[in-house]
Amino acid sequence: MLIDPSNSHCQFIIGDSEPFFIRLYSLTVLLKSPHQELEDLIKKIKTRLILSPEAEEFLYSISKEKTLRKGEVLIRQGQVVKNTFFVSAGCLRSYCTDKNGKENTLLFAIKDWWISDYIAIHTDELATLTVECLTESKVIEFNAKELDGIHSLFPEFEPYQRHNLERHVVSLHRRILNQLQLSAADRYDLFLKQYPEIEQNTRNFHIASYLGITQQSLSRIRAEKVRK
Amino acid sequence: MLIDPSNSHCQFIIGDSEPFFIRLYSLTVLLKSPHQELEDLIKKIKTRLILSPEAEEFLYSISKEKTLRKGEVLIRQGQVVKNTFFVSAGCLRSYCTDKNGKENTLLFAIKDWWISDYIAIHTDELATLTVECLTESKVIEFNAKELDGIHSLFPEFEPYQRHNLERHVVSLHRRILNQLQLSAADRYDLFLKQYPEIEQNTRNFHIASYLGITQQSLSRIRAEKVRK
DNA sequence: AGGAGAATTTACCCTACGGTAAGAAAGCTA
DNA sequence: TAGCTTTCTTACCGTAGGGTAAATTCTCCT
Repeated sequence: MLIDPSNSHCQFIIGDSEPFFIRLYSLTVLLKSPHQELEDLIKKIKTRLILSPEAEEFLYSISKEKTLRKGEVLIRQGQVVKNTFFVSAGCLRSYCTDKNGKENTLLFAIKDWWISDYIAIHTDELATLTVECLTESKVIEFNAKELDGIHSLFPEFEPYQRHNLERHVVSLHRRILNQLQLSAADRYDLFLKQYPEIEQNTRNFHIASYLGITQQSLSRIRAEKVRK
Repeated sequence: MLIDPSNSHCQFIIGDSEPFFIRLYSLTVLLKSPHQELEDLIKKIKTRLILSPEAEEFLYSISKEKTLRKGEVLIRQGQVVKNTFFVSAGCLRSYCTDKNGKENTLLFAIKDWWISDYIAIHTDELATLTVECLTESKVIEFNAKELDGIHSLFPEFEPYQRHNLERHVVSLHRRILNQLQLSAADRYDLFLKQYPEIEQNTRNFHIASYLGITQQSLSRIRAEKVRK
């Protein structure tokens, strides 16, 4: 099921959140403005380009901050995809369930990463991926088409976005090469080194499905590491 | 060894080419202008954006057409990478040789594709990849930094390039998912379906190293297909 | 056309990883 | 804290794909 808008950050601010939330977020969060997460994102963008007040206003107008609880699904395989998400806190993953029911993780996303189903968005097809929330998280939701419009409205975003895409391409090239040339154990070691924060927030079977092995194999690899 | 500039298309036009070439290209090619390949590329670009005469002139000024023979190496793992290549004809591949000497193919490139070592270019490191020519080919060579400058000089290229990058990201996402969820035999079938032209121009061990299996395994898969 | 070198196939056995299943541990929820 | 659920581990054996090597076929070069 797609996320219920009543779970948005705004409602939390006016006191309509549920008890589990109180345990998780400190008072400093409670005092934040309703657009705290977007303000942080804008601050980050500003380190890379000069942002006109109009562009900033545009970002406010098309975004919506959401607080998600563990297990919530933002995009579901087979359904229509409209949104793309910037992660302000927490951890999410996108995965594809194959005909045998096996889940294959394409991507994890933590603070400052974007996540969506780019295959679906770019090709205008139904979702091939499911995007789910692995820990309590905060995201900023954008309608992908509206967000894309930022490039024609405010061309200063073009080089910024091009750079982001290039970086993403490089990381995908590296991932493919690693998959081709490293053993499962080596891929796991590299994963731990590259993404220690992700390892903290995921279950082992998530990592296994990212590395392309079964949960049991990963368990064996972990046991072997301890032995040494 | 990096390609010798004396192999450029220009020299061929003035009659300084070698006999193998005569066999491969028909008279229509012989009559083409020294910038025929770039003209074709520009024609393609023009279907997607309005190109000012200045931008067109810029492309002419930074490019160089080259005719390559089979086996020529454009980028060599461990060396400095400066160039990026647009393929006008033929077939090339980029691969990475690991510590065991096994070659792992990242990408094939045929007509209208670009090829280079984007990891090296984007991160300013030495080449992790080798780019080699699999059949007699024609490429247009660009200095990657100069080509990148086109975006600030002629911002009309931005949406075009963004679209190309997005499409590439989508194909990489698909590749990763296929690698995770399909058997070697299924990946081979998909490869044949997706890239019949590439199969024509490559050796089986090239394809095996792209699929992530050994040449022998691919041979077994092929034998199995014939049996059915 | 003929011969050298390269690529492919096949056969042999080996190994890394998969599948099932059962037990242990860890997390939630009440 | 108790009890339920989920995750992790371990053991068993099965299997896809790997490694070596030899035989065969293909390619290219002269």
